[in-house]
Amino acid sequence: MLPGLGFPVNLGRVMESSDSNRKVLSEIDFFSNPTSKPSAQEIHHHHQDVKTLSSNISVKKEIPQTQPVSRCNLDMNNGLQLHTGNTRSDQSTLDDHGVSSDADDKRAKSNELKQLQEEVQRMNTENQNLKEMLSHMSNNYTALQLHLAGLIQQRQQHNQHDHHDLQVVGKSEEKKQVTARQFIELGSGDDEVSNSSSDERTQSASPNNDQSTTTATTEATMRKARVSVRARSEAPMISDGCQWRKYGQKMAKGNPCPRAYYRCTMAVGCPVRKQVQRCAEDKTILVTTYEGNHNHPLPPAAMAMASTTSAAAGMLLSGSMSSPEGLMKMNPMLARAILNPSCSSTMATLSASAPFPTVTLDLTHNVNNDNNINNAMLHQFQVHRPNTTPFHQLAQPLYNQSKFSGLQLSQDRPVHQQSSTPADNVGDAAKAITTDPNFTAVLAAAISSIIRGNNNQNNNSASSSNPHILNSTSISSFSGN
DNA sequence: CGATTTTGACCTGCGC
DNA sequence: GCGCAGGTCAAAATCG
Repeated sequence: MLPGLGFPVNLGRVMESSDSNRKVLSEIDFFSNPTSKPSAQEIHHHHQDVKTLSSNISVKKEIPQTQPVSRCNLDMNNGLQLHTGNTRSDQSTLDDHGVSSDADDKRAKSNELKQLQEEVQRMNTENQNLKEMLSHMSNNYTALQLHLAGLIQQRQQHNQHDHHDLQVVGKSEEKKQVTARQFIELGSGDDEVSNSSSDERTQSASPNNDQSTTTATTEATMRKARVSVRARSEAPMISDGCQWRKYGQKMAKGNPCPRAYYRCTMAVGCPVRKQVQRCAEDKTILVTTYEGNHNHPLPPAAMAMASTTSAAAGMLLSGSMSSPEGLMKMNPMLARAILNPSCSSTMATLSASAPFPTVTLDLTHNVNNDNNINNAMLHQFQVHRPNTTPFHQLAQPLYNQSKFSGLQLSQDRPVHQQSSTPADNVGDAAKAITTDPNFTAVLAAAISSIIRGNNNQNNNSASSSNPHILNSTSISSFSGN
């Protein structure tokens, strides 16, 4: 069950005995207070409890040996006291008894102290084991998350392939109509929808009935579809779990802030690129636009963002967006963001007037609705404690795991090097994920971690970072206006 | 010394 | 055809 732990602890049995755990915990607290001295009876109970617990972890042999000796000594003392009390004066009896019982008492207490130290040591060991088990479970959970995201991506690619097959049959005109319908049905399209320049450019450049050319065209079109994420960050770039290399920087028209161009360097030939630019209206808002699909396994931290952006791009270009059901199946998080009336105007926006079809996820709003996704994200932003490790850093060991084993969930690995903070962070993310079976919370956790990480970096030098939300524009101005 | 960033040149598409 | 803007390339500079 736990080959990665590397020690023969039967934690399952320990966990079955919840009463024992409770007692042990309370006793740990009890002994942590040096000012309150335990009575012999309490110590005895403690020993019994520890014996019960330690019998599960194969270190029980010392306790049964030492404990009876201690009790035997006490019985002998009592016998002596009775016997000498009949033959000596009260005073001498008191003196003798005082000296002998003192020594015995000291011995007994010394033994007990020794035992207690051993117990504490054992408990520390077990505590460590439990921590490692928790880390292991977090690890497994993240691996499962990775697997799930991979399946979603596969499904999305399958849908794209189906759509591509339709094109091969010779329905390029139909595709044009579908693409236009996507925007219209989502209520974000305007009159320019049917003139979406990127689609038309792509369409005009691709001859029909040529599968290879059409495939390339589809991929090119996929790469044209973009997902823009607006987030409040003072860092020059949000770290999203991927490795990026800057390959250019340009001054864009209408924005005094330069636009930086990055490409993914996690795999040779990965087509994913992103642009990072500060919002002209509010320079505290960082706009990151993703383009393309990764051609390699992703670390969990990058999975959340990548699956969402990839799904968004896929939805933009496949027929799945023509129905809310299809949208919901493809990516519930985006579906809700786009279809939910309480969110659509503030969180996720489709831009048809831009040269490229773009979904904008706006994470800079504050909405007083506990049920909407945006608020869930804001909760992630605001509630989590500061000074935590950036998500991309804590995910690094997991990335290494996925790097070596791909989606092999059985590839266990010791996690001794993990500090408590990353483990807690993973736990926070896991907790966020488990509150919602879809990727809403995944994205929220990932992005909040990203922002926290960057804000923390900034806070090291300037603590003025304020994660609270201001108003912002809802349409991406990033990809082509 | 290899990886990354910087930055000017170059390419491409589009509007006039 | 020309100019503009977005995007990319690649040599030089910088960094760890």
